[in-house]
Amino acid sequence: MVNPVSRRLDKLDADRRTRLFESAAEEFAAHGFDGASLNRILEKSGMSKSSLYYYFDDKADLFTTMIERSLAVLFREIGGFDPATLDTETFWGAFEELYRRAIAVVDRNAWLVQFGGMFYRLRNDPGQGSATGRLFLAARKWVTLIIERGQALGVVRTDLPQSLLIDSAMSLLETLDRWVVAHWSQLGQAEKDALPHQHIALFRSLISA
Amino acid sequence: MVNPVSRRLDKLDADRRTRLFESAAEEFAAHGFDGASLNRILEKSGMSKSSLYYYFDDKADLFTTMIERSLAVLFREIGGFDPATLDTETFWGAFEELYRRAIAVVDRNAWLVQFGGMFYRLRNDPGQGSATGRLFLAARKWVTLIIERGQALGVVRTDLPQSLLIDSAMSLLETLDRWVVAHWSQLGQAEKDALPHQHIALFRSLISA
Amino acid sequence: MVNPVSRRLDKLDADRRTRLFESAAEEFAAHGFDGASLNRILEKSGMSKSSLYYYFDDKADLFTTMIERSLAVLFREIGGFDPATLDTETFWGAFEELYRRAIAVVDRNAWLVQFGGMFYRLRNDPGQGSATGRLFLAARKWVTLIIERGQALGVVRTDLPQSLLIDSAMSLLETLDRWVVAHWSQLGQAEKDALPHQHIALFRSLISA
Amino acid sequence: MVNPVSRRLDKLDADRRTRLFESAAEEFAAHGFDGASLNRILEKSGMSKSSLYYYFDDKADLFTTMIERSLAVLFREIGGFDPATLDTETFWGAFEELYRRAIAVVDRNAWLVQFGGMFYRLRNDPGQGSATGRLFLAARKWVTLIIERGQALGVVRTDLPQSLLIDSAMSLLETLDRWVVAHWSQLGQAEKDALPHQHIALFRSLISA
DNA sequence: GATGAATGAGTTTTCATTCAT
DNA sequence: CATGAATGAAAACTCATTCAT
Repeated sequence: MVNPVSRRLDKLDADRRTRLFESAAEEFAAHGFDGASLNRILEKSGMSKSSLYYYFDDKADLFTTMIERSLAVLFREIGGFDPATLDTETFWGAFEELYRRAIAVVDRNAWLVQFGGMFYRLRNDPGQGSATGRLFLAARKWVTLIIERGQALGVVRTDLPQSLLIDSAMSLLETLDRWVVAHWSQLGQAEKDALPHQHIALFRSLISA
Repeated sequence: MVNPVSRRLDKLDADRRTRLFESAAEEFAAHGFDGASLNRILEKSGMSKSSLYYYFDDKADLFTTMIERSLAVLFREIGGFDPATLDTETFWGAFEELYRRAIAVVDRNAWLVQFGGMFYRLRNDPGQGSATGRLFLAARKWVTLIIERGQALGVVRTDLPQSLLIDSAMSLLETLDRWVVAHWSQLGQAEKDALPHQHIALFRSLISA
Repeated sequence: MVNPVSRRLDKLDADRRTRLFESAAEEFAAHGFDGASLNRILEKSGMSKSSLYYYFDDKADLFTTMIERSLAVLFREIGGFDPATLDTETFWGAFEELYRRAIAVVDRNAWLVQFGGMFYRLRNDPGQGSATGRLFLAARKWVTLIIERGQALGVVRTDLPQSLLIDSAMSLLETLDRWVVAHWSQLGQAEKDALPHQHIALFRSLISA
Repeated sequence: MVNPVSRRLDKLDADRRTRLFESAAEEFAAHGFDGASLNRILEKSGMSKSSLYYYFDDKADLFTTMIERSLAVLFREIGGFDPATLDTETFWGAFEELYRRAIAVVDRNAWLVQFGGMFYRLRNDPGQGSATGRLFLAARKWVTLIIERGQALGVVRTDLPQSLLIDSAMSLLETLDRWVVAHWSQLGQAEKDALPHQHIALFRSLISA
């Protein structure tokens, strides 16, 4: 699909598209990219195999399209976030606010919940082709910018190899994401409200100077 | 295999067993449990498919057996470690020492390096049957004991839901493991010597009170 | 399409028709009838699948239509050629002249170059339905007429089973066609001018009495 | 399959192997390499898909293996033939003798009859991978040697581009092969006996000086 | 003890064709 | 006239597992 702006996919009946995305997100989150079965996705969604290939080039195209759409929704709804604008005073608070908005968005968009599970799988699945690989690197780049900004401001630790610090930070973010998904339904309102502060506190413990 | 104590596997020629384990560790670490191909493992190791099924019940049995043996080797070589014996003074130092010994062991047992990659995959691979599931729970139990002991001693934080703390801790341990595997060959001796202190410092930042 | 005289195809915009024919000729010549992919043809030509099925009954109809039009163009441009008018003196010279004109025509009609590749595939591709089969038989009939005329004049050999002689003749014509297509761009003008004489000399060696 | 000498295939029950080879030869001869369907071959032969992949790497391996075995049988049974030993007196006679022996061999090995159809398809099927491509080039090389030897002896024409002469010769050989396959069952003994002389005469007409 | 051999069910992807609008 | 959309059937290939010897 050369032109990512106007796609056949956009004309697909919204209900069918939702059913497909939900089935696919579930499958990808559960088994990763390589392990996911198109057959299972199609069975769950009720779509025919050839229809899927009418809307997507291949399995990888389905996967990356979903990731990209997820990210687009998140960024659009959460709003921009430029690490360069952070200063010493606002550094940690900004993340707490960001986290708060992210939770609000996901709360309104049911299927985005699977997003984390899909996304972090990118690291583990080899042979995923360059498309998904580049996607993961983009996210890593983003975390890197934040950490470097924090280090420049003197609020993020500098006593460790940078790659280790970044890997650890991403890994913690993934864990927080998974934890929220796994426990969301059992959380009371008070607990939900406490999440941003608690989780960013943990993040801060890990990487602050 | 009902009785895990006396197994056919123990009578298998040591060389062939090693070749099999090395091939399998490589494959499992690279593709995860579900993604790993028995055919590829057998091709690499030169063992026949029917022989494998003589020694193991199935793919899952091969996998869990390897994990168990890895853990057994690690525990035997590293020596016992009973969380109950820790006190406030020795708490963090004990981990640093443990880490130091673990590195020494792995340094002497080449194929154990793949172990981490295999082990942490357990969390992600569903449909692995209860065998691998139980294994991962056992490791989680172990981390839980340590954290609870630390909390009882007042050196580990108590401001977060325990499951979140445990998940985060395990996730960080995984990251440390992966990082070492990925960077080991490029590290100088001085850097290697600094690892235990650096990594346990990071761990401490995350969970200390 | 029952009536081959007035066809929807004739009302198709000339540019679109040319683009379709060029794409199809390329595909058919490259992969044969069975191996050719309608999807690829449509992708190259930019035509929609349903449009194609508006103008043609099916894949075979597209193929035979193109062959028929190619032949029509060739015959019209080259001019009539009635074997019955040949006599002993003019027999071989007539072919040389025919060959000369054929080359001139093809030189002016780029996409006809693919024609040979498409046409001779007819022999090899079974399951093409009777349409393509009849087409090939028509061409064979034409060669038969020529050979029988030559035999009647005493200039063509009669020492072999006729079917063998005809098959061999057609096979050589195919080879000459392929050779020209394959080497055309590397030939100098002098070599091009020598082609008719050389090739007809070879043809003559094969079948002359 | 690394070692072409001792193969699993050699241990396959002779009946099943024959059934497979016959089905495959029929399919390949009828549809060419690309057009042939493994499913159809398996259906005809009664073999399971996974069994086929136990004995062969892939479709191409099945095809090239059959070609190679055919050639091996032919060469073994027909006996060596070294172009360098030919001289002016024996040149054409040698081919006649060769042809005679080839017919005798094929007459005793039923399924080899399909061989020609399979082999000459090599030229037409693109994307056949290097394996089949190399095979065809080897055959072409062999014809080239013969023609060059004939030219050196002064018995083969030199008035045409060599590539054209070789292509024409191979093409005629293919036609002779096809013709024999197509007409064999309708030929009386006298006609069969006349074949070598007739066919080599035709070959001689084409390329002799 | 050991293994060669066989298989059904699974994988992703492409095909020519049809139909409603 | 024109086409977007949908599909069942088929393609090549891999899987973990079993069984007879």
